[in-house]
Amino acid sequence: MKFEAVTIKDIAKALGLSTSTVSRALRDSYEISPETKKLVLEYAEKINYHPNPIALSLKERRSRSIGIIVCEIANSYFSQVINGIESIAQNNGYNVIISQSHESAERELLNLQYLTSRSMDGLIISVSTETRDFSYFRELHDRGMPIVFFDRIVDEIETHKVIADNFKGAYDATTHLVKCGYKRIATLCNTTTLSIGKERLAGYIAALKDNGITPDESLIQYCQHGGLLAAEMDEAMNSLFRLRKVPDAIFASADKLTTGCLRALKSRGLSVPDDIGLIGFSNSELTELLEPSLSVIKQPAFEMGEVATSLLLELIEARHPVTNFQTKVLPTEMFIRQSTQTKKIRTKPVIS
Amino acid sequence: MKFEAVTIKDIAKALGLSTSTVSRALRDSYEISPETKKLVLEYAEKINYHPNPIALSLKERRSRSIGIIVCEIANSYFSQVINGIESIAQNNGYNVIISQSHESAERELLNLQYLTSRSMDGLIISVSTETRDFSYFRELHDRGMPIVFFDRIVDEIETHKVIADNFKGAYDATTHLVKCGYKRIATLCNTTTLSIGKERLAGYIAALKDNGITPDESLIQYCQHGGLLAAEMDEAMNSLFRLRKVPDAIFASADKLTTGCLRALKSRGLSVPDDIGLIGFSNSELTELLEPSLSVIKQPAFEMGEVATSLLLELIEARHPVTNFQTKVLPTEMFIRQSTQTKKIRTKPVIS
DNA sequence: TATTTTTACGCAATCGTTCCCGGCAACGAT
DNA sequence: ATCGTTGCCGGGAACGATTGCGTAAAAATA
Repeated sequence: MKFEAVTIKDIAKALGLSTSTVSRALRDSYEISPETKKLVLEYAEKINYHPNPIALSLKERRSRSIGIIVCEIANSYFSQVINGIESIAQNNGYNVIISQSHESAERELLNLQYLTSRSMDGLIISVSTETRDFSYFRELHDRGMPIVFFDRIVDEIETHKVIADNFKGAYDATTHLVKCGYKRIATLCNTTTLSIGKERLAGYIAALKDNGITPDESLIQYCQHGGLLAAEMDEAMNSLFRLRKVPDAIFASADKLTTGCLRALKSRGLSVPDDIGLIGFSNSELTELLEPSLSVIKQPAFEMGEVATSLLLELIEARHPVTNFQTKVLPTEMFIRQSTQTKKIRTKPVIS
Repeated sequence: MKFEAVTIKDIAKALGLSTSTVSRALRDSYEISPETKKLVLEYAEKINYHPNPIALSLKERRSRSIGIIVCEIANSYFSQVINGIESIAQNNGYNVIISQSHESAERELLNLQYLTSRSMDGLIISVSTETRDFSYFRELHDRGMPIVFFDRIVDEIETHKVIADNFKGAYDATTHLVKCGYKRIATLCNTTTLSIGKERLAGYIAALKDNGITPDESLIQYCQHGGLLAAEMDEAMNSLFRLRKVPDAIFASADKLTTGCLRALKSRGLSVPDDIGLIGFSNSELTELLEPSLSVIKQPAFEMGEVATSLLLELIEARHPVTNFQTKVLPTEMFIRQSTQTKKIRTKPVIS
């Protein structure tokens, strides 16, 4: 089944002109007489002509499209970022192609190859948890492909980056738990191969230290797939509750980890916030409707998408190679709700 | 900033062959000697050659890509459908381009034009609430573009369609509310210009009638934007609670309406399920963690994406124009949780 | 040895568009 | 009358890949 579109040739033939003349008339070239222009424009309008972007891409080696790679669009944070990206892209006449890695390095590479082969003018990327080898990103970047990383950034590659203030977000959350009287504060975090994993863990540790608490390695649980797999979540929670001294609060450092953690705590029959406090990074709009309503650290997702896109467009439209790259850090916001507001007075750690 | 890729010409020049020979060697043509093939393949591998899909699209007028238009990827239902689409598409060597209408007919049209001009081989579409004019869809379809509608389908256009059993889902939900003892059951629904709006409303009405309850027009509230706008949600809820006889249960017929309704009820200080019962369509994974946990009708979203894609691929790969179109109806599933399980015995309608 | 067949490759058109050249009128200046 | 300008437009190459057709050399046949 084919689908035939109107081309510049059809116009040329119908009007007894050459394709060059039609092309120029459509682009409003000074070389074409007003009458001819009028003729062409009106006829083009009439037969509903639209230039073929594929032919243009081939000719111009650009597509006025930008590619996005995220792990999951089902994640509220990422869908909000994408909306931010779209808003800026559209205002500037760019289209957006979305692809998902599902936290698989292999799929990420395939998406990357697809997007570049489709002549994307630039890429906005948040890397997958699995990715260890950044050579393909580097190669692309070295060969001049404009790339902006956001959220999960790649330190080794020098380009524009956009992140939330992960350290401060984690620091604030942890400090808040301490202030609420929790004593044994555990954390669920991404692998530290991920920038967000590293930074949020650092914030957690710093907050503990600043409050005179010695970080305990056994209270730090890493989730390779960021909570995407139920199994690793169970595994992490089991490890925490097998401890002689179980935690009395948890700081979860990513969207899926936060809600996954609540689910796990509930299924263990634990009462949040009285048996255990919970706070975490989350951009879900439902957290305030949860039982209990969740205290969360929220990232300025939409804004991050906007900023990333503005930076990318700067790169794309730069006349000279850009060497002066920047990393924009946007503030997080803390929402305090029930999940950390225990009335129980905690003097000693709870012993299981 | 440009990004140069390896072309077939580079290989031809380097090996002292013509581009035709290289092309044929790469496609393993019988016309090329084994030695030459080996030479070409090895060199292509070495310099990491990948055929330019844009050039191919231009030549072949197909792109091995399928386009998706949904209203919001942030909606769990749609992101699950997209995952289903991706899984089948990838297995068949197709790529997927996602675009969002944000419930705007204008954006939907722009996306449609973009996707077709990008030589999509086929489209999978769930129309926006705003869309009244289907002429563009029809034109595209008449001109041979393979299209599969899902969820919000267009009755007037004859092509493959995939839907959940909306009537039965709504019927079951409403019947469940009746069985739980609720007497004045209201509904929050999409506009009936939308197929899902129509079918779910019909299911609600049929269930009431079958249980000896006369449907009350004032208990039916329509949301033009499917709950995307907070204002229309407020408006609908105000209308319901301004009634002399306020409802004692609500059936919400879409994802955003369901969670939005819960939010509205809570902000009014009403207790669910005791002051008012709530059940609704939702595919969010968080509904069971909400306060109260929500009774929901769940659609087989992933599967719907799979089925829609299989049907689309059939259309795309058909040798002759297809005229025998089908509408697949997949069953919904009901999950009964706290939001409908009141202990209060209801004999008379609650009077405000 | 002469002729036919096969093998293995190149040429050129094509997809839709842009853009560098070049051409041909008409006109004013010399 | 001739020359240079200007205005307006067409021819054709290019972007990267495929493919029908043509053809030289080698192989097979008469």
